[in-house]
Amino acid sequence: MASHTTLLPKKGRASRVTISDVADALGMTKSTVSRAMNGYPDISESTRLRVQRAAEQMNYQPLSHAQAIKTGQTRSLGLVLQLSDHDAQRPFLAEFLAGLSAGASTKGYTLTVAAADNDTHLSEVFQNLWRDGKADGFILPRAMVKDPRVRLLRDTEVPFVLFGRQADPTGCCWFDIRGEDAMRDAVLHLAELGHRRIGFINGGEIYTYAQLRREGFLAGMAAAGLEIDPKLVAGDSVTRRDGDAAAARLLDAANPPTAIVCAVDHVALGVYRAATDRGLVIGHDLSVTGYDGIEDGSHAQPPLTTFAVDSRQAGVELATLLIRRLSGEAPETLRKTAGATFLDRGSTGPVPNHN
Amino acid sequence: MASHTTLLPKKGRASRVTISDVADALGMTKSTVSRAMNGYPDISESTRLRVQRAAEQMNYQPLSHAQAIKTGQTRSLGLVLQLSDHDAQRPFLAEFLAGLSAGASTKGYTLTVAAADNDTHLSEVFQNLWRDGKADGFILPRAMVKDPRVRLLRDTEVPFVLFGRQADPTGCCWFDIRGEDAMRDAVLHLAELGHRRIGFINGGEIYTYAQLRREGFLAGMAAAGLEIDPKLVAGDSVTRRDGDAAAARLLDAANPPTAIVCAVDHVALGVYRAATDRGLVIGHDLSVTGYDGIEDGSHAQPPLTTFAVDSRQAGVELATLLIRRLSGEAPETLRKTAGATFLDRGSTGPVPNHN
DNA sequence: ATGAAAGCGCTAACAG
DNA sequence: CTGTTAGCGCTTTCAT
Repeated sequence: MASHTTLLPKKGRASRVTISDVADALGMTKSTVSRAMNGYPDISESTRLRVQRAAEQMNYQPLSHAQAIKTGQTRSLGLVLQLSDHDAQRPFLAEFLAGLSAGASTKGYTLTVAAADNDTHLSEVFQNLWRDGKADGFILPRAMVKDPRVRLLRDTEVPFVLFGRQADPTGCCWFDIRGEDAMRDAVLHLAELGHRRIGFINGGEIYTYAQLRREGFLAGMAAAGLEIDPKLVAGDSVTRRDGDAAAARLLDAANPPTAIVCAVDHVALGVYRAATDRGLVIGHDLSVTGYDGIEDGSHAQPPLTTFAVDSRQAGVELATLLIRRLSGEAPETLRKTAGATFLDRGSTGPVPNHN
Repeated sequence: MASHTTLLPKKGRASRVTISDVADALGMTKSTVSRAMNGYPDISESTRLRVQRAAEQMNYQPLSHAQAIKTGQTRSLGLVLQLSDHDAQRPFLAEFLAGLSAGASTKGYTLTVAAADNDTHLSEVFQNLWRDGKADGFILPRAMVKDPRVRLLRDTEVPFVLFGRQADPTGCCWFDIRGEDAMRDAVLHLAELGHRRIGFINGGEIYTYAQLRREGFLAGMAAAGLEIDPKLVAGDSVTRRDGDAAAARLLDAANPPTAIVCAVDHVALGVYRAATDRGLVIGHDLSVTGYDGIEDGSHAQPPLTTFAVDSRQAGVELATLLIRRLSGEAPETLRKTAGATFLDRGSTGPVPNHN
């Protein structure tokens, strides 16, 4: 596709082609070239074209550091990671980074990553990255209900994009997956199979996705005309272990559920274990629906019913949104959600009649 | 600890403290300040101190972009990811990034991450990052036996550090964990328990770690005076599924092993499954030793015998090594290995006598 | 619509 | 030892 770039120089860094080279080759001045490249309105269409063609042909690309010194923009997107159990165990991160990197690079952007240990440290990391011009804006993974990052960045007018939604959308751009729809569909699917006692295990309640998924579950129950038994609802479960514990509670209740909907995939795996420990067969004695998608399929047996989330695509979307934001687009126009695909891989079944 | 940095400005980017500000405040010229900050030898100790104190106090930090335009150095470490099954499923990446970020930031460095899809794309990613001065050097995860990255970067004299060793060490810096020792110890441990038929399932053979671990296994067998049965040796297994398949082959052999050593942790999980499918009890009918450490313990039951690898620490080490390399230290002095801790969590046991 | 010139924040000869 | 003077590659007034 792209014409192959020249090889690296045998020694040291390449002596790049500069704006002056292009200007000289075209018999114009640097300023004309600069304005042509940056889409200023006072440049004739013909010269703009000549310049762009020459730039392409001479393989000229403005040095972002040199631009940064005047403009403050360095064509790099910032990502600040906060380590938690939640994310650690999954393909999520690698795929997500790949998506971000891909989305960024198509527009000539690059990715700067930092990790924050704890909350006090968090704002410092942002400040440093911003102060030093290491990032023109930030991608914030896992939007929280009360998100300190949003407060910090919004107040200071630093551009950012959320992975996840926000109750107060002022100044927020985001990409998110409509997990609530999936939860709702899961309930309806189970209700159609005849289930009436449906349990729910929610994810980390500090995150907005959990609020939304809970609402989706409730909406599904309401639509199916089913009642909510508070004893069959658990929350704040994000790991397999959490799922095991939560499911144990539900299954050992006086009147246990015949189906359980989980907001998080690994939690569903925990439910499998709890069920198996009690001699229950998934898809027969108990129906389980998990969310998110453990892609390699090596964990679940029998197959987990799941809604796939494409982390890579999320990364691409977020990078693109942030870049558009940096180009001056209004936040209101930069909000996007995507649906989740329902996949029953056989973990749901009819209501058990031995009761 | 650190005195809290000033808040972000209400609007736009902070008007930073420049070198001129410092110079003016001290009644000297920019060049003196510059040289004092960069440790030039022709600056009196007294002024160096005055400058450093003033810089600290005025919260001055040279703008890396401005420096870069002259020096080419932007104080940022490059990391190019190649997605593979191998890495996807694990905490590895998050911890590793955290370590890199931590190691880098203590020296005022930052992390630039990119992802490469395939081999053709790979060199392009390096070139762009390097050409555009987005990275002063690179961290290369998972050293390979014939590593195209090493060839590319060594030839062009781009600084880099390997996670993993290299047969031809010319110009290479690295950090690695001595997995071969762990493999050896595992064999000796099993031999001591009386095992004579010990199988081995190696990891991805394109990586140097696999070569080394194989050698470790062989060394252990030799030291224990045991013979190698080629039928009990498998390789190129990196996932649970791979482990399941490989173990099936070993266990279904005419004269099956009483113990299996795995080079990769998830593979050991696969062995568990294959064993369970055949009605074998781990630690009783079959001993299994895995490598690497699935930290959360939620996967293995009964506990897997494992050797922990601290991904975070590896990140810190690698960042530190690369920064030292960038400061001009010779590659030969920048090679470091760390031992692996042996932990028998109960997955090994005596030789079964029902045979 | 384009050129001339100044300057961003910093480093690096070259003087003295 | 320190100051003077040029730039680095690029953007951005201000003229024309």
